[in-house]
Amino acid sequence: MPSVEKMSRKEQVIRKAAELFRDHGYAATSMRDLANALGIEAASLYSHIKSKEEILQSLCFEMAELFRASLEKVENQDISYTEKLRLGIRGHIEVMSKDLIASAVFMNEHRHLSQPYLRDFLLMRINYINRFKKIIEGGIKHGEFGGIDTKLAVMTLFSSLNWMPNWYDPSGIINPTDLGDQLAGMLIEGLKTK
Amino acid sequence: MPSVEKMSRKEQVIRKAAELFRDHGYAATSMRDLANALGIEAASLYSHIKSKEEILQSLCFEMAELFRASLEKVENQDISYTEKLRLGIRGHIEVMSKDLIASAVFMNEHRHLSQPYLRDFLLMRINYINRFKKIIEGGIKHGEFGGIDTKLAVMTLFSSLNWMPNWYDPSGIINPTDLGDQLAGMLIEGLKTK
DNA sequence: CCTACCGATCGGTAGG
DNA sequence: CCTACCGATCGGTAGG
Repeated sequence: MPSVEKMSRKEQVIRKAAELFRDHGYAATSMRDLANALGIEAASLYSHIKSKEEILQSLCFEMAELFRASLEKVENQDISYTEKLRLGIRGHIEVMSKDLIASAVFMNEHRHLSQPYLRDFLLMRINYINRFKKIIEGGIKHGEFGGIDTKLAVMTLFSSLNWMPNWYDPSGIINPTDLGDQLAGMLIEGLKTK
Repeated sequence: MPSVEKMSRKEQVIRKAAELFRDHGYAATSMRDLANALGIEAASLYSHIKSKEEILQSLCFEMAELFRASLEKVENQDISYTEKLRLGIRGHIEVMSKDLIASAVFMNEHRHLSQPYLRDFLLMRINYINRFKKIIEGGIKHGEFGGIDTKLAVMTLFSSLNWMPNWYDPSGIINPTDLGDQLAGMLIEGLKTK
């Protein structure tokens, strides 16, 4: 994350928008709110961005790409399913912790994307979830995990992961890597339940 | 949940609003959208309800009361911390499953409450969470759970619980009680991690 | 980045 | 529950 001074004006607009979208929701944030927070007139925003939704699109799809790349690295390794799951969880949390604001918007505001962006977004998300699901199914098959309902397991996993931007305080005592390790430990232990 | 025919017109308005709030968000749902879904004019809504926000207030505070009552029953029992936590989780899920739509609104749209309602709501929520936290801390103290970070544990718990209305299909194979048992099993097992 | 402005839509009221 | 309507605000454009 570059400092505010080094960001292009467009980046500054998008980052400030992300804050407002996270705090008040996309629909409840007006372009006048955004302009006001930046100290300019609403009309001036349009020299930097094409539309309100373009901002949401940038935020959602840039995060999606980071998550995808993180999981891909894990899948290509020759390790146990337990380790794949652990690294997958750690990777997801590391990506989120690098931009908690954009992560919260990615999670909670993507439904305001219009078509065909919404459709593309949901397809990417279901693909990402299914790849985690396959790791869990592999783990069950090989006896690493108990015979738990996979849908429940993967939904519990994603609930825990995705809610994090709403409560995690990076300035607090626990750092992102430790958080990832602890969360992975808890969830993996839970998956061993018979 | 009474059938649509038996609901008062006011109840019908609130329930339809809950659906729209869940699907599109509170801010992105207009009173004209709601009127349209009910087959009446927007102005006619105001013979049944005082304002748009009054609907949100009903939904949020009625659910809050159900959650509070459910937890209170568990706290008064003379059982282990593990069992208290298990019953607390089951209770929470049972309350949600009786009205998944209102639960989703409770979870995702409460931030659109105005003051002083928002403040009251957040105080109730932090109180509810703290009571679960105390059960977990009791369990750690008595050696029932491992020495996990309690904030992480309780946030993971609530993430899993509260995201459920966004994916659980009650017409599917798993019923709410079994879901509660499985989820409680996973999470409790996770808490035993050293 | 600003002034000036657009048509559309918002939550809600008056009066029946 | 409807018609008629209100002032405020919305996302966005023209032209500089």
